[in-house]
Amino acid sequence: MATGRTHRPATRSRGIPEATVARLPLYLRALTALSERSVPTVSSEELATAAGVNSAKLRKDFSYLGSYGTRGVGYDVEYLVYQISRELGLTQDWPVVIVGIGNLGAALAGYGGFASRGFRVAALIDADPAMTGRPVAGIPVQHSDDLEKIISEDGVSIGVIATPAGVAQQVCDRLVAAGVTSILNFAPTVLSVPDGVDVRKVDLSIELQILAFHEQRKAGEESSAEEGPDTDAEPAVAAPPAPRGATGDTGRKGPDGDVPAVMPA
Amino acid sequence: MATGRTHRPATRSRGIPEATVARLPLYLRALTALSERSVPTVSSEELATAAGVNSAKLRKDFSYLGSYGTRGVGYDVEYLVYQISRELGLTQDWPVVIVGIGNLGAALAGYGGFASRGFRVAALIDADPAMTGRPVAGIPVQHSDDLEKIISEDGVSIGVIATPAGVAQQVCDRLVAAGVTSILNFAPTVLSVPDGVDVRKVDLSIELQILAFHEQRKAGEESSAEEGPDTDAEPAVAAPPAPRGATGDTGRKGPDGDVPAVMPA
DNA sequence: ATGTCTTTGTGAACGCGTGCACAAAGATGG
DNA sequence: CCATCTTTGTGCACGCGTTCACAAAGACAT
Ligand SMILES: NC(=O)c1ccc[n+]([C@@H]2O[C@H](COP(=O)([O-])OP(=O)(O)OC[C@H]3O[C@@H](n4cnc5c(N)ncnc54)[C@H](O)[C@@H]3O)[C@@H](O)[C@H]2O)c1
Ligand SMILES: NC(=O)c1ccc[n+]([C@@H]2O[C@H](COP(=O)([O-])OP(=O)(O)OC[C@H]3O[C@@H](n4cnc5c(N)ncnc54)[C@H](O)[C@@H]3O)[C@@H](O)[C@H]2O)c1
Repeated sequence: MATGRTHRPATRSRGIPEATVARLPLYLRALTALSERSVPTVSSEELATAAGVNSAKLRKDFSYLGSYGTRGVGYDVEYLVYQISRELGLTQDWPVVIVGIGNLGAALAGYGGFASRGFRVAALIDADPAMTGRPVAGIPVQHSDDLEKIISEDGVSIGVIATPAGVAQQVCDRLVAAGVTSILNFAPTVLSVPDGVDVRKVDLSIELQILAFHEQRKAGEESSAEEGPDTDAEPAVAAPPAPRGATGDTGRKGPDGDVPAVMPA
Repeated sequence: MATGRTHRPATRSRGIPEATVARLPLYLRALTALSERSVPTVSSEELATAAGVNSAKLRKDFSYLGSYGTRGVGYDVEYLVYQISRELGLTQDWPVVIVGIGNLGAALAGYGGFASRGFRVAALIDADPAMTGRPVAGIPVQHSDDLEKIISEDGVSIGVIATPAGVAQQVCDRLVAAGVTSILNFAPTVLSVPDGVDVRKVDLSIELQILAFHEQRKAGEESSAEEGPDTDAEPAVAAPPAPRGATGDTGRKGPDGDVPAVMPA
């Protein structure tokens, strides 16, 4: 789950559980595909399979939205697409700004998935003067000095942060101060925001580490009776890593502004 | 959570809850930062704040790993970095292949966060012959014909998919057949894989839609007593969308190859 | 050695999310 | 109009995850 809001009791949204909200886009995607193939109706079982979830879960999810199905038949695809879109707020236009037009920011700017669902890239913002004015994906990059002006003039409420981690918090603060109330953060940092502002993060590094954990378990399990050095069980007084501090490079940073690695032992 | 595994009972990993595993990288990042500032020890309260979680939760998470703290003092930073790294399997080298070197794939290839924690980009793979041999981020792109060879020769067990959605499943199938058992999917599709293979997805579009949902609620709440057209409550026989099918563009696809997947019916 | 003070580790309670299983709804055919 | 058959909507139980609250552990000073 590259997800991650800043804690909070969750489940608050007019009775619709957070877990359900997170699945609605999945259903919508599957439904859109059916719609394009002009499939008129779909059963919970079929749709659940397409979305990769349990059919009972899907029905319960839909029950939070209302009774949009017909027993013995299924759900009307078009109608459901409309209802979910409306519930997710996709029937309106959402201007979005992307801050930090580097490798990732540029890729995001050119991402078609943005425009496909009511999201419109209103502006690209970068602090590098050399970038200013240069078009990326057909949109001219604007300088971060104008951030506040851009946000307020275009009525932007959603911001995407793709800057180095070191400056993400200050960029976030400026976005929030300017009126942004939803932030999608790609920088590997924990952002702190005032109440009323939502933050979601996408963190490649975390996802890989989670995969590595499971990968390690798989590998350790098949070669269980083998010669497990210290794979599991008691760390066997595991040699504590050489006490740091000797690493003289004071201001060292990961190649990208990421939190510097560390390779114990 | 741009997260998302293919359901499954979760919590299986030698007693360590899945939710805890997902937070370990967060702790590790905070600890690494402390380590570089040569901070010797840290309390659960401090570390929890840095990681953006509840301190009781953090302590319970660590308790699954063992008793690595000292009451009255806190946790030894270096030791904890080592323990978590070991638990996550970051003390070993993980060769990773990236398939689909387009805008996103290229950005990922150049991402420093990869190398920073034991992940090594073993190969970049693309189906476009024009890309073959061209270096991206210093690594020459290889043709997808050689996918199987690359996987087996380098002993790759983690694959990243950054291809258009339409081919993601077949790319996935080839990766799995070649021996990959962990996949990080950036394409907006549900991948189906055999048991024993882990899939995590990062889906920008879903994250934005979740933000939009909450954003809509915020907006609808402040202007509650206003002129709510049909914001909430009974959809008031909500006008069903103009019955589709009239949209002549048969083979229409999301501007990016988004969605078209699905195949029930 | 003893007392104090800090902080861990965890028992217990609670709430959310999941999935089973089934009654009710309604379509469809005769 | 009735019987049958499909599929929804949901009551219910269970398990995971979160959080509170506190006893025990141990550092540190005297
Ligand atoms: N590249 C990836 O695949 C990838 C993947 C996951 C996460 N990330 C994260 O995304 C972020 C960006 O990655 P990248 O590879 O594009 O880095 P990058 O260095 O290529 O781009 C960063 C951009 O941010 C701009 N910038 C710096 N300070 C700024 C400020 N104060 N205001 C506005 N713009 C500012 C820079 O001018 C630069 O153009 C990093 O935090 C990285 O860790 C990247
Ligand atoms: N660009 C983004 O910011 C972004 C964000 C989120 C998700 N995505 C998703 O990531 C994927 C890639 O996005 P992109 O913008 O880089 O697209 P892109 O078109 O720039 O790149 C796709 C690349 O995949 C290659 N490819 C096609 N078929 C292949 C195959 N069978 N085997 C190997 N390579 C193949 C193509 O040659 C191309 O280089 C898409 O599914 C997109 O929806 C992109």
